Order: sequence, then C-alpha cells, then structure tokens
Amino acid sequence: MLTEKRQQAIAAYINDKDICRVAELCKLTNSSESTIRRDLIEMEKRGLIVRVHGGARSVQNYSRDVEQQVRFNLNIDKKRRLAAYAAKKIGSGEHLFLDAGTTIYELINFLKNIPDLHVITNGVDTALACVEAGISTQILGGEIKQQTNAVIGISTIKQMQTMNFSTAFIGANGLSNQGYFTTPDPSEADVKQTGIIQAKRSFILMDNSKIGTSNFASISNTENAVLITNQLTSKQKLLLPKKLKFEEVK
Amino acid sequence: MLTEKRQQAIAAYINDKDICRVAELCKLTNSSESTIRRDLIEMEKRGLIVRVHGGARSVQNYSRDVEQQVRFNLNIDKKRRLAAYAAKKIGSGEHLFLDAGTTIYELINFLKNIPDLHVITNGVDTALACVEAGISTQILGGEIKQQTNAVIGISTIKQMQTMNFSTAFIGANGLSNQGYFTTPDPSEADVKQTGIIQAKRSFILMDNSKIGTSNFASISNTENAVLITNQLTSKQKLLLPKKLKFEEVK
DNA sequence: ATAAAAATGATTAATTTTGATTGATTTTTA
DNA sequence: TAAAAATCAATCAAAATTAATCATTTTTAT
Repeated sequence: MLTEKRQQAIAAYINDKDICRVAELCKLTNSSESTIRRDLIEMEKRGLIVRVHGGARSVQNYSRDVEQQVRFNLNIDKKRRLAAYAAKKIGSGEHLFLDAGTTIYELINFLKNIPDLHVITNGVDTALACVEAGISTQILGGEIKQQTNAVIGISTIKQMQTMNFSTAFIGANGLSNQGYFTTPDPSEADVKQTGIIQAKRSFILMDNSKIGTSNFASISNTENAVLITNQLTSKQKLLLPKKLKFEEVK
Repeated sequence: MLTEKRQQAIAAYINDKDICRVAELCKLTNSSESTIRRDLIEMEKRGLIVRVHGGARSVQNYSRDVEQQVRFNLNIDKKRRLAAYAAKKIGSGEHLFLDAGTTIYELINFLKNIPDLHVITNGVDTALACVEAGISTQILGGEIKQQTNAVIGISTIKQMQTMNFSTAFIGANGLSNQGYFTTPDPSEADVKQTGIIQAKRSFILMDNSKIGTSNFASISNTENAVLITNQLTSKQKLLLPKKLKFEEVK
C-alpha cells in the first residue's frame, strides 16, 4: 500500500471513530505495528492526529482526556447502560448534581434532550462536556485534583452546603465487604457524600464488577440513596448495605 | 507509444485516481519502469504531478488534506511574545489570578518552571491546562459561559473577594477611544475588574491590534494595573488612560 | 541510407520503506 | 503494592523502490 494512501486511510478512520487502537489500523491497512507507529508519529508532527497510549485520536473533534479513558475502558458498555437507565429518572427543570468521574460522565449524552436542566458539578471535564451539550452548567470552585480533574476541598463543600439539588448522581469505585461504597480519594469522597446530603434523592452508579472492591476512602451516609447497577448474583446482593435500595439494569 | 501521448495518459490516470503506483502506469502504457520513472521526473519538473515513494500523486487535490487541518492564528505570535515577557514578572511562591481567554492561556507554557506557584482562575480551559502543567490550581465556582468557558456570576465575584492575589494577569479585547479597556461580556468584565482589585499588582495583556477597538463592556478601575503590549505608535499611546503605566515588548 | 541524437529497457548499486525483535516503559490486574 | 500484560521506542535485516549506468532500439537530420 502506498504510504500516502495508507495515511489517508488512517486519518479518515481516526476522524470517523474519534479514537482507535494501533491494532485496528494494522488490520485496516494490512501493515505492521512498526509501520503504523511510524505513520502516527509523522502524522502527529504534522498536526493531523494526536497520539495516545494504545492508539491515536482525532484532533478535529478533540475529545478530552476523560472521553479517552472512557472509550478505552472495557466496562464502557456497562457504564453506558447504567447511564441510559439513570437518565430516565430525570425530569425537566431539575437541578442535578453530577460528581466527577467517568461513570457519571457517560450520563451527559443522555441529558441533551431534557428541557430546562441545570447541572452543578465538581468535575472539570464533566462541566465542559455539559456546556458543549448546551446545558446550563455551574462548576464548583476549589482545588483541582490532578488525574481526575475533580474539584475538591473545604471551600467546595461549603459552597455545596448552600445549595439544594433535586437529584444527585454519584459514581462509586467499589463496595467493600463491610457494605460501604468506596473511592480512592478522601476529598472526593467528601464531595460525593455532601452531594448526597444536599439532594432530595440520590443515585449511586456502579457497575457490578466493582462489588467486593475496597478503595481507601468510604462514602457513608447513603441512607436516602438508590444504587443503580447491573444484574447481581445473590452473593453480591448480600454485600449491599441492608437498608439500601437498589435497581438492576438489563 | 509516443512519448507525448504516454505522458498525457499518465496525467489523466493520476488525476483520476488521485494517487497511483509506478507498476500501474507500466501496465497502462505498456512500458518499462525506467520509462515511467523518466516521465514522472519530467512531469514533476513541469509541475504536472508530485512524485511520492512508490508512485505519483495528483497535484490538484494535494494541498487539501494537509493544509486544511493546520490552523493558523495570525496574532498567536504576538500573544506568545507578550506572554513570555509577562512571565518574567513572576517569582516563586506567588498566588496568581489568571483570567479566562486565549491571551492569558498562552502564559501557562511559561509557568512550568517557576517553583511553588498557585494559580486561581475563572477559565475552565485555563484551569485544565495549568493542572496538566503540574501547577497547583484552583478554579472559581459559578456559571460557565458558553463559547469562552469562563466562570462568571455574583457568587464567583464573592469568592474572589475573600481572596488576595499577589499578581493578576488580565486579558483585554479592546481599548476604546475614551481610554477604557473593553471586553464583550459584562460578567467577564466584572471578574476581570475584581481580579485587579484583589491583587497587589496587575498586568493587562493586550496586543496592539486591539487599540481603538470598543467592545460592549468596560473594565474601569485600572489604576494599579500595568499594560503589557507590543510596540506602539505615538498615536496609539495617546489613547491610553493617562495614569496608566505600560510596557512595550520587543 | 547513414550517422548522430534521442528514447527505451535491462542491470546494478544505493536508498527508502517495511516488518521483526529486543528491552524499556506504561497500564492493567490481582 | 507488586506482578503480569500490553504498549512503546530503538535497532537491524529484509524487501521494495529508486537512481545511475550502459547497451540496444528508434527517431531524426542530412
């Protein structure tokens, strides 16, 4: 295959898919990884694409870091199904609290057609995606945490305490064997918990692969929250906090 | 086959296919590689086609793909020079206020090596870029404005009023004939002005092409601010607020 | 018709591109 | 947190392509 043709094919494919893996491009063009890598390096220099670990992404509809993580993530299908289900809970005119993180990020796609929505979030990427989707968006102020781009800290909590959300959507990274939802960062856990407290009703989104996983920080105070997750085994159900309501998707 | 006819056939074929291999042209014209090569060399000299390794490409559809995607911003150079100059004002351990907007965004690249820096900003994109640069970053909370992704509103201002910045960097979109710095959005103007008020010292960055331009909202209260701009003509200098200090770059 | 000039095709050496392999780095998993 | 897996960069040899050379054929001018 002619170098230029190959690179055109690569560019077209990436612009269509937004992001893809090196292996896909090997198949597409019948060439080796080495060749594809060299192409990608060259194309990045010319500003045609952006390389990311595992593949490359489009520079045109430049997706953000979160989106990248989301698309490479194996659990994406699960997350999306949870998000689609959760979105049905939302009515027009609501004031939503969305916490930072990839699970809740997936929800945004399903919010576009709900009228008169207001989103308040501590996720910088989440905020940007909401704005891009044309949703009236407020971001909480405070320190921004590296990696997750979550806004955290005491002043953030204080701002939240002056607010009342109609519904909060919270992502969790694990459910400990003691029946606590967990997340790696204590400061993020505080924000999640405050979100639940300040909301009339709350939904915790977590796919079933996380059950039995413990992270450093716990989110207690989940009394008025509802867990939305995938189909659970009976063993998994035993681990849930006793008073917790939950809904299984699909 | 006659040389001229053969070259016509080659040109037609390449223009039709956009790009093709040498072998294809051999078949097409029943001639050897050597002949085709010589033709292609000659035709390239005359600007009829472009040679690529393995074949040749049409010159007509060439620039399309490559050039299209490379974006040129005419003022980016000016902005970058202003940013480089402004960065020299910053010492270690400072608490900077950076306002939203592309001018100040350019500053971030020059902040990476200043130790123990703290950035507070109302620009969502600015915040993300600072975090990515490894800088300790705080974002102000509030409503996010579409298009500019600037955080604005009364609560934003109130948060700022509890803060004290060592230095504020403010971008301006115009300087009116009445000697006011201007910007299109009144809410953004409020934030800019508050930034100046809450800072020990402030720098307004504006490239000289903006002088004489009026936008809807004015930033008054620029008494303790210093303008950093490009080389000005004497006419342009007359427009500046009388008490304003300014520094010219390059 | 014949010699000079031009064009062609074949051959070989040089260059470019490619694919495979290695060890280093990053990411994921447990 | 450590081990395993995946991905990456660097290197090298093989394959493909090109440039250069030369003998042969065709064209042109006389």
